[in-house]
Amino acid sequence: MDTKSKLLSAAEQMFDRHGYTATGMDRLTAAAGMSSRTLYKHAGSKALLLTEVLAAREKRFMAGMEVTSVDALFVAVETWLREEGRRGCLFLRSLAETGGDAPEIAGVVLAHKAAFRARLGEIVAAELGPGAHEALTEQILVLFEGAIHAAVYRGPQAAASARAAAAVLLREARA
Amino acid sequence: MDTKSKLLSAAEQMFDRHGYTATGMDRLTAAAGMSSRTLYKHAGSKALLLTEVLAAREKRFMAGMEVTSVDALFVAVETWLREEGRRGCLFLRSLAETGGDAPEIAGVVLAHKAAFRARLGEIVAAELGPGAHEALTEQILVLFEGAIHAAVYRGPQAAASARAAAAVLLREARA
DNA sequence: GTACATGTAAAACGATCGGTTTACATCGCA
DNA sequence: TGCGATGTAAACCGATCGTTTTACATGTAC
Repeated sequence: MDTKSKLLSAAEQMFDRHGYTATGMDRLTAAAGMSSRTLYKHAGSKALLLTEVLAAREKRFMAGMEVTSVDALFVAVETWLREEGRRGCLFLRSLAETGGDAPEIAGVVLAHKAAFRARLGEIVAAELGPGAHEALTEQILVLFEGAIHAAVYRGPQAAASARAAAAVLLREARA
Repeated sequence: MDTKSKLLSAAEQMFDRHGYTATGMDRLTAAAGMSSRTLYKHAGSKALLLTEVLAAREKRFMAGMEVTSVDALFVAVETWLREEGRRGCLFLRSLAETGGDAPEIAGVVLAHKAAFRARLGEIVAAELGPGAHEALTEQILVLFEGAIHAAVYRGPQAAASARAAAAVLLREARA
């Protein structure tokens, strides 16, 4: 594994487990197994490192969500929760930790959420056919965020609850 | 307002807006309008201050959720979001920022979530009559967390979406 | 009238913060 | 052979961290 990806995966793990602000650069260099000089050459700054971590995570997450039905989406969410942990949404946590200041970070986070919502809209449209499904998409988005965050204390089966609820909503929408 | 409650409300605002770790004690004393000596006499430490802030917030939040129907619950959630802001759940954020270490904080957070889930179980039972409604309670819990967190980027009307979805689930459960 | 509780202002504690710098090693490639 | 890119190790920068301390001002109650 090359230096850059070693850095990104170590940083993602540290930020996710201990939080962005609480993770010092010394612990980052130790976890990544490199000198601070090398780290700064690759990342530029701590804030830029976070944006790169989030960009890589978004790519991996969205790849896992390449599904064609709402039901499969929540199965994918449960898999993600089991494999990537249940510490809440790293994007929203990053936004909250920086207080919404730090425009680079806020930009990455909000862009990711917008992209996911667009993806969700496509999935819903694929199931229900063309037409406006704004309200239903919004409800499933709420179920998605709920699965991610309830999983922190209820476990990955929160995604199964969301999946069952979404099935009811879809059946209702088709009727 | 006496010293202690002045401290607690200032600290809650600072922790909520800028995050726990990112808020220094100097900014806390400035916001609370008191010397660091007085602050430490009342709070003991930064971590203990957070637990007191969370305890006070839980009391206020649970008071706002004293409702007798799921529908009224989500109305109350929307009101909370409009009045208290949409920066995500301060309890889950505190847990994430401390990485789950700091047992005093993790304890307060998990106790709050357990208490709210119990409350939710009562509300559901009041609507559907006695009997086991575990699965439905779990689904509405997911909608609740989803409303809180989707509101960060979709606005307080995320609670209205959750409300509409919950109505469908309840109608289905009664049928 | 003096003891006590409650407060302020400000200096100081050692530790750690994000970030830079200096000095030196190793490697592939011309 | 030599040069540039890439890396390490570690000292160093000023600032800030959470916390304690010293010194002093109140008001209130025995």
